[in-house]
Amino acid sequence: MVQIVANPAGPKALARKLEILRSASYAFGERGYHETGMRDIASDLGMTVGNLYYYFANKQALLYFCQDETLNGLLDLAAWVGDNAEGAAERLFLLIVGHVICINEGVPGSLAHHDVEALEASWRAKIVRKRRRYELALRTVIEDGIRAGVFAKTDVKVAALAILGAANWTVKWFREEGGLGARAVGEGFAGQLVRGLLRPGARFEPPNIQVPVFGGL
Amino acid sequence: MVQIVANPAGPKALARKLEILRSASYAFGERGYHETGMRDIASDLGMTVGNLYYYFANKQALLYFCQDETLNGLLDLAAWVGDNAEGAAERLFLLIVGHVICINEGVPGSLAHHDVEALEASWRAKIVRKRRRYELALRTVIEDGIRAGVFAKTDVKVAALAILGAANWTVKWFREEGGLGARAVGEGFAGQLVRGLLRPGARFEPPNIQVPVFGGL
DNA sequence: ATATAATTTGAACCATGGTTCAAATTGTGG
DNA sequence: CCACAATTTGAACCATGGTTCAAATTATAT
Repeated sequence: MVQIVANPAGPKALARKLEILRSASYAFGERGYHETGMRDIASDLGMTVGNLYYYFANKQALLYFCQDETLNGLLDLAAWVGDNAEGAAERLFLLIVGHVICINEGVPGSLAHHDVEALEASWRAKIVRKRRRYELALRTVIEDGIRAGVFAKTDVKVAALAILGAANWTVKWFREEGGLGARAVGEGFAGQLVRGLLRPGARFEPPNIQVPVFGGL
Repeated sequence: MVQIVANPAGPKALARKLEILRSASYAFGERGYHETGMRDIASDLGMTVGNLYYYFANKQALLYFCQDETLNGLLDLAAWVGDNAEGAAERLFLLIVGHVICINEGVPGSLAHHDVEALEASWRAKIVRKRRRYELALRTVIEDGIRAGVFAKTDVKVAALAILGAANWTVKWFREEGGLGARAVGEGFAGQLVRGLLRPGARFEPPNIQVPVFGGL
C-alpha cells in the first residue's frame, strides 16, 4: 500500500502534527526557513526524517501551516480588540502589543520572516489574503482614530506600515532570555507608535487591560 | 595557470565587480537571497555562471559586499546627520528618512533582510560590528534628545528597535513603481516615530534640509 | 603580426537536502 | 493469540544549485 499519507486520521495524528508544527516553527524562527532542514526538524523531535512525510506533504506545508496559524492568531487578536476596547488609541495600543506577543510567543518566527516566496502559489495566495484582512483591520482602527479626532490627519497606509514594520521585525532580534519580555517590548513600541499619531493636545494613557496570547500552537 | 582569481586587477575588473554587485543586490532584494541562484545573477548580467567566480570567491561574498556597502552608507548617513543637523529631533528625523532611502534606493534589499545567517562567521562578525556602530549612533541621538528635554524619558533600546524595525521592514514591501517614493515613506515614518518620543508639550516640525542618498553602488 | 594578459565559457563535478518507500515495529480490537 | 491498522525507520533516490577549471576568446602591449 502506498506509504505516504500526509493527513493521517489515527488517534495520535493530531497531537503529533501539532508537536511537529511547534518544533518546526521554533526552528524556523531560530535558524531561518532555509537554514532549517527536514533532518534538523526530525532530529529535534527525536524521529527520523521519513516520518515527517507521514504527517505533512512537504516542507512548504510546514511553513504554510505555521504562517496560517500565526495569521489566525492575529485575526483573533483583532477581533478581541474590537470586542474589548472602545477608543481608537486604546485599540491600536492593544493591537500592537498583541501582535508582538503573538509572533514571538504564540507562533515564533513563521509569519514575520514573511518568507512567502518559499510557498507555492495557491498557499501563498491564502496567506497573503489573510495578511491583507489583518492589515485592513489595523488601518480601520487608524482611520477611526482620525475620524474621531484622536489621531491627527495622516497617511493611513504609511502609518500602518510603520507599525507592521516595527512589530514584525521583532522576530529578527527578540529572544526571551534576559532582557525584556515580548509584552514589555510591545508596550514600549505601542506607546511610541500611538503617541506618534495623536492629534496635538490629545491625551492618551495606556489601557489597563492585558492582551491574551493569541496564536499558540 | 589556476583560473580562479576572485580579486582581479585588470582594467575592467572594478567596473565589472560593481556591475555584478548592483545586479546581485537588486536580485537579492527582489527574490530573496536563497531564491536567487548564481545562474540567475549571471543570466541577469548576460554572462555565464563561471564568470562570476572570476570576480567573487563565492555567493556569500556577494551578499557580504552588498551588506557591507549598505552599512557603509548608513554610517556615512549618521556622520552627515551629525554634521548637518543640530537638534536631536531633527537629527532623528533625518536619520530615519536617510535610512529608508539608503536601503531601498542605495543598495536595495541586502541589509534589511538581515540574512547574516547565510554568512560565514568572520564576515558575519564584521557586518554585526558595523551594524552595532550604526545602532549606537541612533541610540546616542535618542539619549541626547532625552537629556536635552526634547524627548520624554523612555527605554532607549526599545525606541531604537521600533525605529529600526519600521525602517528595515520596508525592504519587504517597498517597490518604486507607483505609490510613494522612499523619501515620502521615510518622512511619514520619521514624523510618527519622532513625535512618538517627544516630551508632552515639546514642539517639532520636520527640518527643511534634504538627506542625500547614501550607499549607492 | 605576435606574445602575453585578461576575461569568458559552459560542461562537469559534487554536496546538500527534499522526498520516497519497502520493510519493520508498535498499537489496537476481537 | 492473531489480524489488521497505524506509525516509524533509514537507506536510497534525485533535483538543485554552488563551484571548478581546461580551453577558448578577447584585449593589450610590443
